[in-house]
Amino acid sequence: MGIGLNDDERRRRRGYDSGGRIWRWGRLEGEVETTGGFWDGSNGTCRLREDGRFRKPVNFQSFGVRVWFLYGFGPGGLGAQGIHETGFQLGNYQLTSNSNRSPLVLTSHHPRLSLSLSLSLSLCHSIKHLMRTIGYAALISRCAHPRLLCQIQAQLTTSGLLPSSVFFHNALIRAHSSADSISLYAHLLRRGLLPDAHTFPFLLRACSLVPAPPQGLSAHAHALKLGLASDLFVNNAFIHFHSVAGRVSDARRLLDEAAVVDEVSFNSMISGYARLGDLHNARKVFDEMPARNVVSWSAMVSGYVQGGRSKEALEVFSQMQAEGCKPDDTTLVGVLAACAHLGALEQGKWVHSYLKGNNLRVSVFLGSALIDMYAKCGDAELGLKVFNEMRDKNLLVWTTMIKGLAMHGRGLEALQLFSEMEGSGIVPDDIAFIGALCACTHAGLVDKGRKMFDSMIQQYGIKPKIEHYGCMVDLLARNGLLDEARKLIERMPMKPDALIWGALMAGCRFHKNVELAEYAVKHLIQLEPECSGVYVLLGNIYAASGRHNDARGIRHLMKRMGVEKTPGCSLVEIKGMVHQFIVGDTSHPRIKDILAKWEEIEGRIRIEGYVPDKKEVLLDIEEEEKEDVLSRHSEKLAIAFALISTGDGMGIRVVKNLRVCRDCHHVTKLISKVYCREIIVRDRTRFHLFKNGICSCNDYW
DNA sequence: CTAGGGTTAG
Repeated sequence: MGIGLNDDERRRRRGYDSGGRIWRWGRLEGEVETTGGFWDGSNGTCRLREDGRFRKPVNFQSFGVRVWFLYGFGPGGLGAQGIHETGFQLGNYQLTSNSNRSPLVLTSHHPRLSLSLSLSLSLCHSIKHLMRTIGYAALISRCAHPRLLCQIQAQLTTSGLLPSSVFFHNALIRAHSSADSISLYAHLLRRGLLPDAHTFPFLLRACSLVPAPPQGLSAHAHALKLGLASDLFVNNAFIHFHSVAGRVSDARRLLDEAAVVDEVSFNSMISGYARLGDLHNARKVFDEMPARNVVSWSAMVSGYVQGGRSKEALEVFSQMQAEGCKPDDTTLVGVLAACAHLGALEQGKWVHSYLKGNNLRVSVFLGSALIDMYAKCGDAELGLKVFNEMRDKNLLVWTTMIKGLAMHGRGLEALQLFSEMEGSGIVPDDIAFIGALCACTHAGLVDKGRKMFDSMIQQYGIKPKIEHYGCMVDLLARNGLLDEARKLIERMPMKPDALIWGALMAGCRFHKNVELAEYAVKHLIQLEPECSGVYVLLGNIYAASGRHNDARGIRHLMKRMGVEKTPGCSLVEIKGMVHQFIVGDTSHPRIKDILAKWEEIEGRIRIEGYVPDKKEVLLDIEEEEKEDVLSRHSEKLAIAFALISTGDGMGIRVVKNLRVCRDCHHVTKLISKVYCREIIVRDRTRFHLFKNGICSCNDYW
């Protein structure tokens, strides 16, 4: 069995000198210790795989243990990390030829409950015995059962093992990962024990999670005093601790002063900068690294996604593949999020097939990313398929699916899912309720929405946030209950924000209530004087109700305030390439063909009764010019381009940054009929599925 | 017993 390398080889792989300091190779690369393996339960043999794959769950049926990976464990033995059926994780489970009947095995054939019971009993009865046989602290530190953890802790205390040992403190600090970890650390100091290089990484993770910055900082002082701050792991922990909390300059200083660094040190910095939206520096760190690993690439990909620069995220991803770095599940989560933002269905599908082909398990993270991608790319059905195939669903997966259906106007199904979720024992949180309320809005279910709002407060004790009020205002206003919406705004406990007034105004626009719209807009302009959408909307309302002078007034106000209208921008994916169109943009290489196509389209839809609807063009310009501006709206360009670049009958999907204007909406409906195409347009807030002259939004958006 | 990257809503 190829366990381990000789010392020379190991040293060669471990580190090399880079600019005066040591660069340590990560454990994940090139070391046989982490080579994946599998256990053949039938004859009790264990084989190592040489392809370096690990963390591939393998059924370890005869013992009820799933092995995550096996690795060389010194001469003659093998270590394993696995997970028991109970969800109890095993670490450093020593497997040698005669020890595959360790105490855990005896509990393997029991049903779940008794399993964890007997497990805890055997722990309590023979702690010292277990200590010798199965890396006891590893067991504690991975213990996923809080109750069991408490039992262990009590047992450790009474047996006198805890008070005198840093070792057990460390394991417990890691296992708790909460405020308890910080008290355990205090306990350790009170006892006069000296924390070691393992203590600080565990402790700091807790300090980041709680969060407890002062405790973290004083730990740093202590680590310095003990001379531990130069330890690679300890220093990395502090770099990470600072990065997470947004203190990148402190992190940077630690990185610059460190004697030994590895990828981890840099990776924390990348995500630290990215978290602050400083992608320039994130990239700089990334480029500075002597070597990058999967984590570095993933951090860069998701950094770009979080910064709203999804196109660059996909570029980084292809660069990653070009350099031969294999993406893992976390990378793909980021890539999927990028696809979702861009509406890049083809690339999203590619990721899906990639993870199928590489046997990556659809985790809750991957699952929700996939569902979200499919929903946002306009294919709710494929999202549902992923959803139905997932075995373990958490709140996030459910919420993503519910929200996805709501986005598509499939409110009833979304609500059905919501009650199924409640039935399966998952407790909805505030965000889940936003999804449910959205579903009510899109399905026009006013009563149901009121009931959900109440049950959120009464049954679940969730205090409604401003977003929930936003949903309710939207729901009421959309359905013409404008007065009730206004009253709700007046009695809500917080100051209404722009979204609230915006929802009211959208309702006013649809139900043609100019007075209330003006009332809403006054508040809106106060809140967001620089936001162009507000002026445009009010101008549209004026224009639509024939008050052209007022509309012009708005235009002048915008000029005076120096507000620029956000240009409309549409994306369309053709053969895996995302094409971008900006309103009036003539830079596309095929712009001539596109405009010619538009002429043809216009001719054909005019036969169907199309008359340009210029009401929403509020600029005070000549009538013909208005038509011209209208015909160059970005979604019209994008659809015309899609019509000439795809075969007959193929679906078209467009992603737009603003709301669809009334004229474009009408035009798209007609195109879907005349050209027999299904056209999906995702605008700022929802989906429009145009099919045979009808839109799924029922003309309210 | 050590570490670093991740999903929804707004």
